[in-house]
Amino acid sequence: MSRQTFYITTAISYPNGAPHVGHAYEALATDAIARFMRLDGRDVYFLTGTDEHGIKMKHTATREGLEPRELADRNAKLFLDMVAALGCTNDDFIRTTEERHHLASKEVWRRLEAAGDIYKDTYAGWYSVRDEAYYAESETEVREDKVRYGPQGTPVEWVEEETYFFRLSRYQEPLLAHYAANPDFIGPAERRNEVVSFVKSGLKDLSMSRTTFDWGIKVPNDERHVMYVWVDALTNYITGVGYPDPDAPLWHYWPADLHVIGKDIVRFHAIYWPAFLMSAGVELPKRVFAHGFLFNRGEKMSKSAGNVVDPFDLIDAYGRDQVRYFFLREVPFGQDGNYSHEAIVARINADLANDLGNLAQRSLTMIARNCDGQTPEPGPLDAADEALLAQVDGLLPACRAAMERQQIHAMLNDIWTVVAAANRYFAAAEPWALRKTDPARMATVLWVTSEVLRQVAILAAPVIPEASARLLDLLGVPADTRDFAVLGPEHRLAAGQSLPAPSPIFPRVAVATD
RNA sequence: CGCGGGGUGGAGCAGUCCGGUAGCUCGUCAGGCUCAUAACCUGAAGGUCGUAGGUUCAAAUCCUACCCCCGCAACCA
Repeated sequence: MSRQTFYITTAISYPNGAPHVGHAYEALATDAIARFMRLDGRDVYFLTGTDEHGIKMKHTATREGLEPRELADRNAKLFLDMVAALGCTNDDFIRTTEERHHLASKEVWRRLEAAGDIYKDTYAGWYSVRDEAYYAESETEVREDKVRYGPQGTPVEWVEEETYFFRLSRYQEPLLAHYAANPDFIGPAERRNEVVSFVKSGLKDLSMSRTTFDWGIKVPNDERHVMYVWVDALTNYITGVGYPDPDAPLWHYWPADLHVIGKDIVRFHAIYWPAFLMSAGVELPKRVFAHGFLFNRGEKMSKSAGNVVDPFDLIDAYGRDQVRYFFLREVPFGQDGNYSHEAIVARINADLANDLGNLAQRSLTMIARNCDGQTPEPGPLDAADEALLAQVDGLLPACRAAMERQQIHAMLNDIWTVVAAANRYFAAAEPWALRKTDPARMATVLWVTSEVLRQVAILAAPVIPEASARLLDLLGVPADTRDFAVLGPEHRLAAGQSLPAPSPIFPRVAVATD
């Protein structure tokens, strides 16, 4: 029996600097989705990595007195470390400088060429080194200093360069047809609209090679040229599963189910990438989803403003699960969001420590003291019990619906709604009073609460994996019954399990003066 | 006239498409409870929804004008 596969990727990061919280955000969101699908029974393959070619790497390396390869090695390590520090469960970490990737990229190029979509021509125009872009003369202006500037205010120079072009124009209609036939190809919807209107406005052929530097993948049969970085970068998604070998053990994962990317690179993933694949005769990924950007107290993070947040610092300060939870709960996935010390402390204390952590602690403490340290034996269930259990049983379909659309925040919102209901239930049932008046009823209340905690812990595991595991340990749930298959009324918490002494799963963060 | 997003109780947001008791989280205040991580439960205060006009029986929501903030340029997801 083969399970349904789920291939998910992050965009690969450009390692000409250290990773910042934006990279971390994408990685941990993608990881949460990967974990969710894995717990839901899918055969998941999760790829992330680094995009190491291009002129900016060359420039940065030169500035630091390094070879590009040395810079790439040094910084790729930082990204690899970050992914590990976040607790990501990626199956592989691809680097575009690897041999396997050069082979795959060259094969893609040959396929595009064989399809008649590559031609050589001379590109002449005003080029901005800083923008890495050509501009029409009408877009440029000569200022008082006699220097010609492009539309972004950067100096441009006249360049005539022999380059290979890709017949992107040929794919305008096929792309529009694909968007129409696959309305879920691009998410969220705002992004799809942008892409569709951009494509409708007309696609020009794409310059696909450079001769002005050599830090890249050589064009087959013309080694004076290196491939345009995006050709190379996008190909990583198929390199990662064994392209071009049709017998590669991982190739059955293609087409990818989901490319998670930043909103700034939607165009490359939703236009160029499917066009390349159409030309190369490779199936298209099923969905591209663009997340938003994070702001530091409403301001864009930038090195020059000095407000860049280091993901390692964040994890050290608040904890891995806490950081994961904060970003995934606080920021609607797909929209821009805000980070601040106050906001993360508020989330950790209110949601994790008070609502969930304390609910676990108060119920488990009662069990430890009044039920011989064993999972309580429930008696007959009353209406309040049934209502709460029905609510938690309803979470799985709700969470699936949310995650189908990458609405991670909505899933967490749903889960915590049940946590809040459980706290109300617990307060209303007053098990501490029942201890003396009706111990059997107390046991039932504690059992119902534990059962809710069990399901909540399993459902929240994609976002807070470590705390979830600790909570399930405290509940005496065996390690092999912690996936979504054991949610719902058919798999209730077993009574009579010996439990370890309870200990808090989420400490409160002292509201320290930063 | 460059493009786009936004201005709603102290803070952060939803509601605006398909006009009709202004909702949520945090914070504040009061009460409850005492199982628990100064936690949990209940209740209250607090907003003429950027400004000025207009349409309408009725506008946060539709129309017009204007003001302000933030992205779209650089390091950068």
